[in-house]
Amino acid sequence: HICIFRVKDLDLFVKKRVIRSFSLTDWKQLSKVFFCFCFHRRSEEEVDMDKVTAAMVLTSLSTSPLVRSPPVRVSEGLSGSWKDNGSAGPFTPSSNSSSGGYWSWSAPSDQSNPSTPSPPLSADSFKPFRVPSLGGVGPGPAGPEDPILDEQDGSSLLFDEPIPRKRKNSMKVMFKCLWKNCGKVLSTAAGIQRHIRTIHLGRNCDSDLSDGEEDFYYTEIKLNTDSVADGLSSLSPASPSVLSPPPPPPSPLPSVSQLPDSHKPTQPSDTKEPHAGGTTPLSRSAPSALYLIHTDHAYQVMKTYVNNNSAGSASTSFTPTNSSSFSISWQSPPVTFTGTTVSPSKSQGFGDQRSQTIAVLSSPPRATAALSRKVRGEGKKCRKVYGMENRDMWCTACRWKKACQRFTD
DNA sequence: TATGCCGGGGT
DNA sequence: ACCCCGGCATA
Repeated sequence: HICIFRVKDLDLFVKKRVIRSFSLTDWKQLSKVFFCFCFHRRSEEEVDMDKVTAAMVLTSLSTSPLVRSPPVRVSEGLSGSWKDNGSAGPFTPSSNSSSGGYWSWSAPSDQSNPSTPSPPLSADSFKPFRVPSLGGVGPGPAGPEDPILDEQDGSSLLFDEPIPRKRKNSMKVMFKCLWKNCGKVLSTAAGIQRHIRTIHLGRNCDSDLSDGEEDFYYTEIKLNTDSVADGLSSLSPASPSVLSPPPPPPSPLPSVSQLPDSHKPTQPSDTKEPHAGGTTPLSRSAPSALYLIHTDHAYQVMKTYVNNNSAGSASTSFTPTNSSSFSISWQSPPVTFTGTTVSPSKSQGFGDQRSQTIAVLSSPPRATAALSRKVRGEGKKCRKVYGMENRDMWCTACRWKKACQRFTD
């Protein structure tokens, strides 16, 4: 669980033993009023956070808006020298911030003016702010200051129990064009929209009006500004396995009339595209495997897969509901979406619907050859060998009209 | 038309 | 899991 709450509430939680232990990572973008803790219950014999120690941590944190990595290990730092030797420990008080160690911070000049307001929150009403089951990137109301979780190693976490994702030191939200062989990364949504609108959609460049179609062609990415080069290199179009799945065979754009109006694109995109090959930009930018996407792009993925599967007699169904789940599936070839989102009623107070996180699980793009029905085996099968009159001699698969198991090709 | 077998339904 | 079959693709 990853939760955000006020420091003073954490004290309450510790006292009430809501929290057995906790760890914290470098949530330096959080204000001093709120801290994000990754905590988890552990077995009895494992390290148990001492209440006093926790209070000391809280005391330190309450004056520290900035926590630098690597974070302190509780077992070493708190129960160790700091606790026993007084101030000579990993926690460097703000009045002695130059003494080094794991922690350092600069006391804010205006502590009476926290940047983050304090909503009512108490131990009794304590609820996790967010529980990203897949390490989900679920932007909350905090906007850019929202903690961003990524795939970094868990070595800097306080406990050895891995926590899937943690926040990086300095993450920056960028916007990446999903147009194949483009991969342009811009820092603003407006910028990437303009890029897509003018470069790829061929629309009037002097108009900033958008019908929203650009949303389908870019995605948010998180870059560590400490290693932007790494992030960019890994996101370059030269990594087709990650961002440029193999294009599907040419296929007409399927009808999306089954889709509800609210999920329709403004208009079919490939009818005005200059690109050869007959593939649509969406299909060429088809993501694969597991995605965490925002509702902004949910339809992009769906539309993509509808496109990809248009070669078959696709009977597409998309069943959005007002509840907390949706599913999309079609018959040929077999691909199934499942996804969940948080309904507005269940995420009250946590931002608008556009910023909610959706997990989409899909099958990976199939090879072109696999798109067509498997070619019938050439060799003789049970039916041919034994004849209809000796059907009992057939292998079971043949009897069941399945692929012959006895005479495989 | 015969054959192979996928997808799906029934028990 | 086992069994059956409609229906499609192909030889």
